[in-house]
Amino acid sequence: MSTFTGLANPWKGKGKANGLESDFDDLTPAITYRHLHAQHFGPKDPLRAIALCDSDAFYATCEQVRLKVDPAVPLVVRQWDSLIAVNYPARKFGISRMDRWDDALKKCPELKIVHVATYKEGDDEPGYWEKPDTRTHKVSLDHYRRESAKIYNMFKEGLPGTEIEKASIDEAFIDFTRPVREKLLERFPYLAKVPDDAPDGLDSTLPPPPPISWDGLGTLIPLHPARDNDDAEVELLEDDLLTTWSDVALSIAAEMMGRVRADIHAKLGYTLSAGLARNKFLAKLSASYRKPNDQSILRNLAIPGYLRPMPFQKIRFLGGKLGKALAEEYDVKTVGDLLSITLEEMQRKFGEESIWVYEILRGIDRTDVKEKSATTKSMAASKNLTQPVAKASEGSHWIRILAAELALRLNEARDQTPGLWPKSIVLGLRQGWQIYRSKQAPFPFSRTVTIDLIAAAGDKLWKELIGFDDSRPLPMKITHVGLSFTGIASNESGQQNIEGFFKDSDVSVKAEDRGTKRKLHSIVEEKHASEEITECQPSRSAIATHFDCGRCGRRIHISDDLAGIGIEDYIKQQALAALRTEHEDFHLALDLSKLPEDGVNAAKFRPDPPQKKFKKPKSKPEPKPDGIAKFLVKK
DNA sequence: TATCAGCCG
DNA sequence: GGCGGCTGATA
Repeated sequence: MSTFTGLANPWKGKGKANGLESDFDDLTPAITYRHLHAQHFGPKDPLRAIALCDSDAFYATCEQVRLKVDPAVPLVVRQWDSLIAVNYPARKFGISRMDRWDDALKKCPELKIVHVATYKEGDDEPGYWEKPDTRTHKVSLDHYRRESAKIYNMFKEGLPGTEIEKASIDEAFIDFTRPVREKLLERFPYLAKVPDDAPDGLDSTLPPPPPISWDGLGTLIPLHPARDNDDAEVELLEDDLLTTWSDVALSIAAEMMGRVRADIHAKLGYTLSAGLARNKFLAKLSASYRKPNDQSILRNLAIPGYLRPMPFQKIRFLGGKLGKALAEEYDVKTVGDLLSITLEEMQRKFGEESIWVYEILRGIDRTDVKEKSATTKSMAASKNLTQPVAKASEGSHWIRILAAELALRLNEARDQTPGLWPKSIVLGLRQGWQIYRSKQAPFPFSRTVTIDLIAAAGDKLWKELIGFDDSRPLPMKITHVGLSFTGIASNESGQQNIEGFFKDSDVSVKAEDRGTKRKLHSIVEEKHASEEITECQPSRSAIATHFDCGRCGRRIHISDDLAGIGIEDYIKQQALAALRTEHEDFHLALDLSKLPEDGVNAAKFRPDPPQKKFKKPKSKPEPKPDGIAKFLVKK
């Protein structure tokens, strides 16, 4: 709605420039003792210091490091016929990511070309092949994810007290506010206490800051970009006069940032570029000021000069449709061009949320750096098919390939965060341009995630969408197959029946307990199951030596030699927990063993009829014993 | 739950 | 500009 209610509008009158910085009126806030001593740092904290740190030509550097190639050698990463990464030496030859690999080679005959890792059906892990075939192989970015994790871990270890948000495979935001504050008080102890003669107590402004030596801390984004080098000295002088405690905060953050970057370079071989500023968006924008292997610092007073001439479509989230719409609506391209648009007008045209854009254009970004917990994440593997699937029975082939990747990645994620579990698995199929079919199903808990387990679940979905009947025509031409996990979370919350399982029995299991765990395996009796859909519930007793399975109704006991007195409680607990998981795995395998063999007896396997809202329980045939074995034993 | 739309590098 | 990947909105 566009009617103005008459309430005081905080934005009124800020639209039009009437003086140099009137669009940027928060660059030199008064900084008080209260700010310095605050325990919680809000988004408007004048001492906030944020960095965006990204890895230079990441995939290319990964290969350069892996192959121990001289970093000065021009190197590109190839994917099929195109390039997905170009290192800086190669860029000097005018090679860009858009080039085909053979064109790149023409530009630089010495170019080192590395094809991204791929794998085909049957491979347990991706490898680097001379000539991968797009018809049989799928690319894997796994190596890059692992290297990314190494860098992330070095951030975490090297920057205690910071908040770190991994923004993508090669980027992380780092909030230095807390450690910077500690360092400030350590370095300037006189700030610790409000002076007795301070006029407003805690709300008194801090004494003027000392001059800052920026030597070795990175590249300062200039206060006046248009000036030429002759004015450098003038600017330096000016800098000192205009220095604020915000700048001091940035300088300390830059110190820390520079140290980890050097450390990562020394230990892992990656060069990183960083931007430091008062918020995420400005940090991101500053990081690209000078690359590679440098860090740029954007002081508050440099914000207008840096932002005004910036094409706004370079700004995160304005690179797409919204940016284009803005550009077309007002026929402009820089941030400065947009500053004359009032908030009301923007909101009228682009909705309430465009206050976000309005603020971004003025260098304001209230978003927080938040460590992305493993939760609410998804994991996808997909493949475009140059030759569409011709027969229904070919589905398993691709599903297996994608399952291998998901298995690898989920297990790896579990090394870092034990207990991770995806709520559901999704199979997505695409035909040509747009038409999409997808099907998802809950992905039941299992201690061990194998390729077979995922492939079986994927096959089941495929069966429901397509069937495995080669004698019937395919319902559509399938040119894209994707398999993904969604709702990946650590199981510590929510799932009562397996809560604490990893803590009790898996992660913290000590070496000497593993023998005990082994033994448990043989104790599980696998007889038959009914069709109850309830889950296995623990029975409630002090130190239980058994549990009752809600699914099959059976009572499962730990072995007598473990159940007796004289065996420590925690051993019993572990034994029982392990037993329960074994049993759940057993049900799981049972469920999945009702799947078809690839292509065999295909005619029997039609797509399932459309799902009814309420499934009527019906008894299924007894699964064959070796159907279980297939999923438990095979690797 | 299925689909779509958008963004990123 | 294709490919692979991720997230959030919507009904």
